[in-house]
Amino acid sequence: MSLRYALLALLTAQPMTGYDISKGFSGSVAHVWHAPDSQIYPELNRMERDGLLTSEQVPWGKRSTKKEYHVTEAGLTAFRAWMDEPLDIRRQRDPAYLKAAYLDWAQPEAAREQLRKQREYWRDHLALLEGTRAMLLDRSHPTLVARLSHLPEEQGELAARYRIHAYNGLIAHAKTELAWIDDGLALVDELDGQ
Amino acid sequence: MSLRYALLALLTAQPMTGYDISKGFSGSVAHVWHAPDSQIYPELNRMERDGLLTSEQVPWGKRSTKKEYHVTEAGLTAFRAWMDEPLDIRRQRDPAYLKAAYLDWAQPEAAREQLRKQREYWRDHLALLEGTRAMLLDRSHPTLVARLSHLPEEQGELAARYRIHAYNGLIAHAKTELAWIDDGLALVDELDGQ
DNA sequence: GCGTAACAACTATCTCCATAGGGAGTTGAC
DNA sequence: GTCAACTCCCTATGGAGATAGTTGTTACGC
Repeated sequence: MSLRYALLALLTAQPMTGYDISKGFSGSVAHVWHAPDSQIYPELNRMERDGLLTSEQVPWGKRSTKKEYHVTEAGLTAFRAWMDEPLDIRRQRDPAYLKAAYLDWAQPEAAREQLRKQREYWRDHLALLEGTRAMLLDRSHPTLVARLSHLPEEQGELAARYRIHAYNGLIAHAKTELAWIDDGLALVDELDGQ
Repeated sequence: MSLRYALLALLTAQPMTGYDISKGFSGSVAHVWHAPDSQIYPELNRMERDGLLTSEQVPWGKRSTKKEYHVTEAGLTAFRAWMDEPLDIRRQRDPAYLKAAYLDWAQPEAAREQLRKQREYWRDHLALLEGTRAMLLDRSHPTLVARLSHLPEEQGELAARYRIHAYNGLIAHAKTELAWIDDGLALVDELDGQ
């Protein structure tokens, strides 16, 4: 059900089409909640059906239109209600930790290869997160800009500070992960060496 | 598909019943891969059907029996193959981060309450993880003991070291999470104060 | 004018996972 | 000797999510 609220969160910044969302997703909320377009389009329809969104046909090119989704009052209410609801905490379920715990079953070279791949992924991801945080810090992040434009100064400041806080967490997480992966590589070398 | 390999991982230590697994799950692998019994039983059946496990009826009480699952050669091969396979990296999808990013939409008191709940959860979880790591470090962890009993010295040492490494990662993760939650609490106080 | 990349909006299918039960045997305390 | 708590093994249902398609339009460089 969180996808619904991730979409509401995004659409409170500005009206968007499904395509905008599924692309823009890679730029901001996606760092916090990723979803493929095959989930996004049906969910947008359901949300419209449930009255959380309205859609408007806006012209696209000469002959076409596209569907732009707007959050309704009911949508805002639902989002606020969800934000005030207690959070259901999810239990750990990460294949990377499962594999790490049983690395003695892998070929050392395969283990190293996997750890290197993970390190690469987290390095790239960290760079992306730090780039996004930089844009939030100097208030140049596009979604944030859109949001600030229709919010009073003080409200906008709140939004910016919390977005930055979330990215601080994501960045800390990525760094912890990277340090742990490096430890893993060192451990494989140590245990394979002798 | 990872559940299957989590089960294989556990059963390589010693034969177990479905019930043992679903209980023992809370003690060890569960920290890395949690699953309810409604997933475990059908999966065990499927794994037996696929030849990765065999089951043996062992007496339980005077008149009953229970089903004890053993890993087959094919099961070991499948597990090793999975360990050597490249890891598919999962994208972030954590409602806690989603909420944190939009905390300006919540009532400050509701926000504090949620953060306190999360802090409590992670504190408890951290204590559990540290307890388990301590048992791994002094080689008293029951599943590890069972495994060491049928493994040569050097092999057992490998297994212990990698288990400990996994827990180091989980503990580092929990600590990072806790520090971030404390930052969040401080931020709510700061932004609500004025 | 033509090809290609991007834009737009889906649908279909399959696995995974969570929640919520059911039902029967065993152990141990009182 | 009976009641509760625990052990054991499931099933049913529904929602979430991943993967892999389809169909058409528009913008733009050449």
